[in-house]
Amino acid sequence: MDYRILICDDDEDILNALEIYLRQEGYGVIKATNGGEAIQAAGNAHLVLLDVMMPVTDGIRAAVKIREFSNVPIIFLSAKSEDTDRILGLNMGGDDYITKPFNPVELLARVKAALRRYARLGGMKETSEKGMYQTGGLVMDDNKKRVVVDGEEVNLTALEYNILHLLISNMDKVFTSGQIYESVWNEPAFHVSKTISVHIRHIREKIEINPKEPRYLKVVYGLGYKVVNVK
Amino acid sequence: MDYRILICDDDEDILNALEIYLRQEGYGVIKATNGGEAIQAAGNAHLVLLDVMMPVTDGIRAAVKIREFSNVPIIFLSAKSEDTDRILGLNMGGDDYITKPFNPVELLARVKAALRRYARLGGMKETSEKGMYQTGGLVMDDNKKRVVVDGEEVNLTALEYNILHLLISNMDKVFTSGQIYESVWNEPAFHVSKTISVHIRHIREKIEINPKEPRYLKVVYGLGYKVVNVK
DNA sequence: ACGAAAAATCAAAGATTTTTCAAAGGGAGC
DNA sequence: GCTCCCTTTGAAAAATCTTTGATTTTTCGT
Repeated sequence: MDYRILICDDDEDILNALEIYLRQEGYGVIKATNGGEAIQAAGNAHLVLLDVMMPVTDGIRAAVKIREFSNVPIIFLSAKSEDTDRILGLNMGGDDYITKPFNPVELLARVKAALRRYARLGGMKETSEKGMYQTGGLVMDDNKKRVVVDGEEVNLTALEYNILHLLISNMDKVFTSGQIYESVWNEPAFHVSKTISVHIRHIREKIEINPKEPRYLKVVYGLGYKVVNVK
Repeated sequence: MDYRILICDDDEDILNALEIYLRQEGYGVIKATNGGEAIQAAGNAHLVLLDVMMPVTDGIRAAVKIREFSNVPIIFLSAKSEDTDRILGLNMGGDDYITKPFNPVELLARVKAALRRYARLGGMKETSEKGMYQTGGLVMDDNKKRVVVDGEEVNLTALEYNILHLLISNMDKVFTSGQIYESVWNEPAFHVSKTISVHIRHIREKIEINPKEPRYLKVVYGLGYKVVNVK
């Protein structure tokens, strides 16, 4: 996943240092030197690192403005370590708070934590690409109708693709053969469990290393099939 | 909104101090003195304050288990201020990290921030979501047809699942063998008490630590079975 | 504390469901 | 009309779950 992080500080040195740290970790970086710029750029970012002390529009004000249109995580940076500032920042809609001079390792850890938290709670949906599904080494790009397993593209037939799409886009949810049939074929299911089971086998042969011990496409005996979320 | 906060520390003094701070702010408090208790109680909490250093199940392990069934915010407490610990904690699914000795004001601010963030991103509704049932460390997600006990997923057969679903969705209500049979099998019950009792045993073997002393699935002698609501 | 009733336990037979294989049926493109 | 590939079908094998009956343990009323 490719995250873009907005960094905002009036001190160029800090800005550059932050950029280096973040790029080393593989993040994209958007720079801003004042609150106004930050507000404008926040919409494109997955996370905002915001200096509290800035001329014109300070960090707190900027955060409040950003919160009016976005739930993006905000981490405050401040030279002051007093608790009063800290609390103010947290109550104004910030997600975390780091005092300068900061330890780069801690900063990256907090960035990572905030992003993970945001993704976990589903906030990322707005910004992350639609039509992408992933579990373990299995990735489906629904825009390109492409399925990749451990970096290798696999060719599924249309039916196989649609079945897998149904299952992976409802990760962990169990579908009976009848439900799969009705959803994919768009017609009432009569006795289709055999048909489905054969398609399942075909899909497994293509996406699983060992179809007998499926990692992703699992059976729930007596209920149906599901694609499990492998972390 | 009335938030319940689970605090877990093996040091009673810290536990009591935390309780006082939190209650003053109007939060409900659930106390636990080890990781195991924390896992069981986490389902009832809106936020978890977890000591990292604890005997048997440490905070990090407990957090991982809790994440198996809940997105509740977790804030770690630790006497160590080293960054390594800090990072480990944050990457293991924690939402924040506070070093002991902590400043009560900062602690409350971080608690408040985590709760606000959680509510803002919509995580709060999850605990009361449709199809979710919970008692103590036992959680059933009816959408995913998944049952988790103390953070460990257990595999129930379809019948076992349906029986447990009937009982847990009618918490504390007693069902006779005949009622269970008719509800789950959808056919009149003749002499089925043996059949049911075997299924009950199978379920207990899977969800109870000690099936002879069931925590959740209890018998009411002469009447039937029930799942009790463990707070 | 005793005996009857209820519940728990155990292993094995019985019943279902899923997997697998091979082959027949169908449709799109040439 | 032919070919190739995909889809469906049927039947047998394997895996898994359910029920049963016999036996032991627990519970409760007397």
